[in-house]
This record gives sequence, structure tokens and C-alpha cells, in this order.
Amino acid sequence: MARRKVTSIDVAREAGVSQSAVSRAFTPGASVAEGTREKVHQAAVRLGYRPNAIARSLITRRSHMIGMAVSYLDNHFYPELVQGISDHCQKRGYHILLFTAGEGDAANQELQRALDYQIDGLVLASVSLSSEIADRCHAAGIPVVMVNRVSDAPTASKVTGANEHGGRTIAHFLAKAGHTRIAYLAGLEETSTNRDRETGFMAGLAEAGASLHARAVGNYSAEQSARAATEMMQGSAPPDAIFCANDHMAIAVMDALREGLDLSVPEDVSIVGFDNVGPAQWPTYSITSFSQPVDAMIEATSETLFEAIEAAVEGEAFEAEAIELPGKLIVRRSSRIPPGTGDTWELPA
Amino acid sequence: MARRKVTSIDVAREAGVSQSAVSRAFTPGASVAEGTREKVHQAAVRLGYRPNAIARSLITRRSHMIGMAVSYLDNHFYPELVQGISDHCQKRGYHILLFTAGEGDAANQELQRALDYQIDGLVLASVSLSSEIADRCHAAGIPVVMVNRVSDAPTASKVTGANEHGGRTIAHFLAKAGHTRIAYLAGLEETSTNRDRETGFMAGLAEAGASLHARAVGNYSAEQSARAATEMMQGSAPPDAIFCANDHMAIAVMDALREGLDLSVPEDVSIVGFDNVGPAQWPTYSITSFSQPVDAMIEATSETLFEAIEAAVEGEAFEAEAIELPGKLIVRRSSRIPPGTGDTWELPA
DNA sequence: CTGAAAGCGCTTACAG
DNA sequence: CTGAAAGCGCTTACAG
Repeated sequence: MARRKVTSIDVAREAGVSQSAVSRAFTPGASVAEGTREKVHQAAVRLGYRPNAIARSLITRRSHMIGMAVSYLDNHFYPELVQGISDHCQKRGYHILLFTAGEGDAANQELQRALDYQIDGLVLASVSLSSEIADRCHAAGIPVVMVNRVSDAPTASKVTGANEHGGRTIAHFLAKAGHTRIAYLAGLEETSTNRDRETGFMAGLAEAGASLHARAVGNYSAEQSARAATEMMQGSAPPDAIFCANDHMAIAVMDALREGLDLSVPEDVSIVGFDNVGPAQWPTYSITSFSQPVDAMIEATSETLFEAIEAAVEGEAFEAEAIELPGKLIVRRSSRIPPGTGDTWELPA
Repeated sequence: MARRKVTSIDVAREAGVSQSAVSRAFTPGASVAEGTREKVHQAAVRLGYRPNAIARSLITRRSHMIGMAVSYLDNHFYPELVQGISDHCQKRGYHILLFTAGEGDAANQELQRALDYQIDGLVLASVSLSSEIADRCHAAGIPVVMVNRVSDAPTASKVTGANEHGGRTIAHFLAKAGHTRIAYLAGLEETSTNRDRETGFMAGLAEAGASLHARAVGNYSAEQSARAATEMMQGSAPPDAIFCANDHMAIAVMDALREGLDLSVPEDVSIVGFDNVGPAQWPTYSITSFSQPVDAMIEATSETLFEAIEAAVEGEAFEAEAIELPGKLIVRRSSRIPPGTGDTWELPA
């Protein structure tokens, strides 16, 4: 069973050339005669040879692997992100080394491992970075891009949706539609998405002369959200609108209220979400949601990453960028609607 | 910007030991004095050293990377699989090198690349394997496990749900509930899941003395399924039940029929799906579905893979296994129900 | 327990 | 255009 792998030396012997020639034949742009390259390729096919990417990585110091850490694949937003970014990477000859990790210490250990693999770049989605790891990456010249989750690591690039503006828009929208008991269902408290959406939401309420009627925490979990919303609605002063910090929670809430409590949405309570993920668009839910432009976020992440990688290759410094991509409030049937509203709603200037 | 990376030689100098000693200090079970190990670790921390996994892979001929190919991350079944298998791998010190690929040629090229990276094993989910790649893996001693998608490559292991039995069960269930115009909405024709589910379904219909009333193709795509189901129901002889080859299609069909055509499920037509994914369980859909045990499939895939990898390490041959995991028909509200049925329904013995 | 040395499979100056 | 040689950063017999 110890089949020795075919190496460039075997191919060299078979083709009657030097080992260097074999290497060159497999290196685009290397200086080889066309005939030599042809001879080598034929010998390679005969022997079933393919260059060993690990050995190549060791000598070139470029692994062509991008580390990607992700933690909540059950929120449909993230699989979309993973698939999109992976597709972009593959188009450029890079591959994703995946790290599934929760928050905190375990996540950090896994990220450390990613570095051991000499990844050329690191994408963090739904995971935030300890500044220790951020510094390590920076010291090693490895660009880091955080998507949809941000930390204050100054050397990491950031790609986000318009979290604060979105929260603010939703507050105005709910107030305008005549709601008077507006609640917020928070995601994970320590995440930047939750913090920014809530900050914007609170500012918007204040601007609209409204105040927060109730607040509960769903921690971006379907179960916890269903429970929290049920309690809210069963309390003595149920809200007439709930802004859920993401669609994943909004869906769970709608299910819990409609099926569990036999309430109607939006007649009994308006539900608004954030992300505009696929399921939010399904007619059965039809959730009013502030959109995050997944495709644009994928694009921006890939561009930022590869620009920085190329800069690193050239030995140039790369600047961390912070890109905020615009979204808009997509108005659907899960919420009461201010008169005269179209498919989307914008803050008056 | 050309920061030289810290290597074991730097650490050796700092700790006043040989480079071999550094290596041993980072190798569990290697023969080093405790004091030496301590000294080395401290020097390593001072210098920010971590062993280069690429260099280690080259010499040990084990990359500790598992290739995983997946194509339809929008079907929620697959993200669950990816996350579960990745978690198992990480627990054992392995990591997933991800390949997102469609069917056919592009997929094969990407798989070829996976091999270039000297992966220790390969998991294929929703992707089937050309026998050429299968042979290459086998020749290289790389175990392959196909999950939820099977090809006739004899050297690859297979983990599936009870596709044929599930299809058969659904046929009997629909007949027993009194349906007389039973339709099948096919997934991708060339996939083993579609083939096996349909084969079982047709056999079951025949056994129940029923025949297929209509057949359409949804190709496992939400859009195509919605369109196909809409056409079916608008035809001159609409079905009174549709078995959709997976839940992803069943959801799209329910949305299209309820929202697009204003039909009621199951009053106007029963819908049955396959997989029992999360969204099928959401109260709003509440889809009768033949379950695939995701967790058991994750477990079986990981076990099979690591057994084979360990065998390969020991130089032993590993046998390809074919594991079929049982499922059951979870009865919910999307279908008419035979009298006296509980939460699940089984074929009479 | 420890160090010197060979070697994993490549790429890439260097000299011709 | 081509080959011989050094070297990427490790692990692991081998000898002590």
C-alpha cells in the first residue's frame, strides 16, 4: 500500500530532461522551449504526475490558501457568503481552508492553527478577532478581512452592511407607520452587528420622538428568539412592533407568534428583520427587512483581500480598509406600512 | 515588509539547543527532557514561533487536510453537513479544504486540485465523482467518502439515507391517505438521490395498486420547482398529491401554490418532501417529510473517513463501505393523513 | 535524552 | 533554453 508518489524526478527521467525542466514546464511563463514543455507534459500524463502543491508552497512561501472562519452556518446569510467567496477564490487559483468556530477561546485557537498552515489571507465571517491574532497576522504580512462582524483591530479590513443606518431607518419606518409600543429583539450582545443596529435604532426612535417600549435578547438563536418573543407578547403590555436584529430571528419569531400564540402578523404585531436573506423573501414569511447586499459584500471582500495579498507579494504595505455597503429597507407584508409606501422605504433626507 | 518568519532554527539559537530539539519539543510523544521542552517553549513564545504546518506536511506526508466538495449550499442540508463534518475534523486536528463546484467538468478540475494539495481524505457532498478521479485517489491511498450522493466508483465509501425505502414509504402513505392523482417532482435527473427516491416511489405505487398521475422536473432548484408545480396545478388534470424529491423543492412548491395560486395545502393538494431539513419543520411549512439523519450521517462520514485514514497510515488496505442510515416519515400538516396516524408513519411489515 | 545529517518535492538564481 | 545546486522549514533514523 505504500505507493510511492510520482515526483518531478520520475517525470524528468521519463522525459529525458532535468528535474528543473519539469518544474519549468509546469510553471506558467517560465522559460522553456515549447518542445520541452510538450515532452514533459506527455511524460507527466503517462506517469500520472501532478506537482505537489505543498512542496511548491514551501519554497514559494505562498500557499494559495485563504483561511475562512465562520460560526453560524445555520443563519442562511453565511453559507451564501462562504459559497460566494470560495467561488471568487477558486477563480483566482486560491482555496478556502475552513474553520468552524464559536466565539472566544476555541475560536482563537483555531485561528492560530490557520496561521500555522501559512494561509495567504484570512476572512472572518461572524467571528471577531482577538487583537493578539490580528497582530500576529499583521506581523506575518497576512491580510485580514472581517465581513459582517467587526472588531477594533486597526490592521484588519472590514466589510459590512449599513447596520447603523439600517437600524435608524427601521425606527423611523415603524414610528411613521403609527406604532406606539416598539420593541427590540437583540442578537448576541457582544457582536458589532447587534451593537450598531441597536445604536442606530435607538437614535432613530429618539429622532422620531418615540421611545423603546421593550427589549429582549434572542442571541441570534432561533430557539431563544421564539421564547423571548412569546414572553413579550404574553406580558401585560405586549409590543405592537418588534425589530429583530436579523432575519434568522425574525423567522423564528413569526413562527412562534403565528403558530404558537395564534397571532396575526402584522395585524397583531409588526415584525421587521435585517439581512434580507432568502427565507425572508419566501411568500409565507414575506418579511420587511433591511437588506445587506450579499453579492456586493462577497465582491468587496474578495477584492480587498486580493489587493492586499498582491501588495504583500510586491512587498508593499497594504492599508486596512473599512467598506460599508449600502442597503435598503425592503417593505413586505410582515409589517404595517405607512400610507403611500412602495417596495422600499427610505429615510426622508 | 519582508519580515522573515521565525523558524525552528531561530528558536534553537534562542533556547541554546539544537534545531532537532525544537522540533521534538513540539512533537507530542517525542523523546525530550521536560526541562528542554520547557526551555524551548519559552523561547518560542518570546520569539512568537509556531511550527510551519506546510513544512511538516511535506516531510511527514500527511497534510491533516480533508478535501470537501459541495455544490448546493443553498439547500440547507449541506451547510449542516459541512459544519458537522468540519467540527469533527477539527476535533481530531484536521481541517477542511473547501471546494465549491458544480457538476461535471469544472467540478472534476477542482477535485484534481484538491489532490495536488495532498489532502489526507476527501468528502464529497452533493457532488459525484468521475471514476478517473476516484482511481487517482485510490492509487494515491486517499480515502474517499461520498455523502448523500453516490456514484458507482467501487473504491469510494458511501453514506446515504434510506432513499429508496423512503420513496416507497411515501408512495404507500399517499395511497393509503386516499390520493388518486399522485405526482412526482423530480430533482436533478442524473443524481443518485433522485434516482433512488424515484425508483422506490414507483415501486411503492405499483405495490399499492396506484400509478403515477404526472411527473415534472424541478432539478433541485427552487425557481424551477415553483414553475413546474404551478404548471402542474394549472393543467387540466391537477394532481391531488405531489412528492417533491427534497424539502428544498417542497418549500418552493408550497410557496408557489399558496401564494401564487391561492391554493390550500393539504386541502387542494398534499405536499411531501424528503430530508426533514430545518425549514420543513418550521410551523409555517410543517412539511411531511422522510427524514435523513444529518447527525448520524455526519458521524458515519467522519468515522468511515478516519478509520480509512488510519488504515492508510498503518499501510493497511481499507475497504470501501456503503452505509445506509435509516430514516422515517415524519407526518406533519402539509399532507392529508390516513386515519389513526401518529407523528410518524411506517410501512406495514 | 541529544545533535548532526539526510531528505520531503519542489522553485529559482546562476552559469553556460 | 537548460542543468546542477542550493534551499524552503521541518521530521526522523542514526549514533552517541
